Amino acid sequence: MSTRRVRARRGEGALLREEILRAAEDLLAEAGTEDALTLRAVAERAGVSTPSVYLHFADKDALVEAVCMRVWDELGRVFTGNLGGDPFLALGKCARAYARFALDHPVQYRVLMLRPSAAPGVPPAAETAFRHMVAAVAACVETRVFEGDPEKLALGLWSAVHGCVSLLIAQPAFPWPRDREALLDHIVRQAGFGAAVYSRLPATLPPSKELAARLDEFGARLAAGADEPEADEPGQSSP
Amino acid sequence: MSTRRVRARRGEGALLREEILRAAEDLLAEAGTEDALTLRAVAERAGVSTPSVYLHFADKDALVEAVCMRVWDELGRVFTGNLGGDPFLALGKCARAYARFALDHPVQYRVLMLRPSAAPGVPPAAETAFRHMVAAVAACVETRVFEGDPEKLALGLWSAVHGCVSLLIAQPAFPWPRDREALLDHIVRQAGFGAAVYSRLPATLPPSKELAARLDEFGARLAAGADEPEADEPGQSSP
DNA sequence: ACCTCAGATTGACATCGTTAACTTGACGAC
DNA sequence: GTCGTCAAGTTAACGATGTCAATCTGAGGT
Repeated sequence: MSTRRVRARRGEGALLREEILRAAEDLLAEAGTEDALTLRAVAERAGVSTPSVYLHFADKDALVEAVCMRVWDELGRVFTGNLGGDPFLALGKCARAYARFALDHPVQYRVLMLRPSAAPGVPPAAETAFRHMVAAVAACVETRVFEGDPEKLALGLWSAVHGCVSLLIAQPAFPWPRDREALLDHIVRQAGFGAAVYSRLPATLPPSKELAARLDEFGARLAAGADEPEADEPGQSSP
Repeated sequence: MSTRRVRARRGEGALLREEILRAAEDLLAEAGTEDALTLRAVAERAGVSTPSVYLHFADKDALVEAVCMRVWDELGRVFTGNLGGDPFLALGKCARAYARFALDHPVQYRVLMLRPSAAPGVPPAAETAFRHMVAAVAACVETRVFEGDPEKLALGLWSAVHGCVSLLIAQPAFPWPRDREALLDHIVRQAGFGAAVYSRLPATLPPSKELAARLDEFGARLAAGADEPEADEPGQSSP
């Protein structure tokens, strides 16, 4: 056991909760593996005996869940920090920032998303983060670059980005393309364009070859009139 | 301990390996939680003492990895069973079948995809399954409904579908739309259309409002000439 | 000075993965 | 037939983990 913690004053027992959470977060970040998140290790790092954790968390799952709340908070800030400007471009920035956060904090992201969440309801922080996603999409609906239910569209975009980063994190042995940044760029653009054209296509499409011809024609027409960019992020002018 | 297993004949010790794998798979499927996949439980179910597992698997991870191989095999068959016909439609069928498999076998899918894969290389069964995905996409490139690198496009589609099902599985408490089938339909179409238009769009796009107008025009033109479907699955005539 | 009870600890239990040492019994050699 | 060998399998144990019951401790009100 490291340095013994001084006992909290009466009525301030909740201070320990904060220290335990900190210890858990640090442990997770430093070890790089969720296996290192042990009640004993957390307690020792907090300078406290193991069962003391139970004074502030019902069980280990509750502690992990509390850590997740923090991650949700950070994830929410990822969105708020990338809004503003053209909605379509802003959405792209948000998506890329989300992916970067996940890849920069793989352990936290895994614990947050790739774990059987025992909690019954949706944590408020998660709700907030998702609301931000939906809002970013709704702004695109407002400018009519997207059409349809913002929630559904957001789920589609979230699925794409989350799917990519979660595969990158959980299956690192997979023969991924060298350039992760380029891959994510691809994913974000593919998903964004999908959301843009989704609702504009009829339910019944022509067979592949005819569809291909029409898409070609569409691309040519779209490219023909696109030469006045307002991109504030050169080289990445779309989601 | 249940019924003791009769000892294998000399040179046929590998039979136990098969039985242990079966036991592990059954345990996983019946319990519905990976926590139930205990060496002791597996051994008991195989009618054998716990350390006997180590005669055929280096450690627990090796056993889990072996179970995963089986799941990859099944996942590979999901693709081969849904090919043929129009490539774009076939791809949609594959994606839907993939999602159905994942949602029908959530525990297996979680163990397969949402777990830190300890294995250094890519298992052949996984390689095969991914090759099937790429092949289905490559067929769409051949009919020119898609353009570009089939691997990258496949990764985009895979990300979208995997992302959705993995979120559904790992975050069941989230307020998902009632109709899962409809949600998946949305995801698959959004991702498929994204792949279709992805490479046809220029790197620099006009601002949202102008882009919206052009997309509208595109949709109108596409819909105007679409009335001769060759859908073999009424109501779901596109990826 | 004393009592009280929030704050924290001690010691233990069951279960898990894993290892070392031991036993069993089928099969080839003589 | 019997006998030795070695694959096949078991017993017993260790350390680590999550968890709980019982206990201690000491700050703060009376």
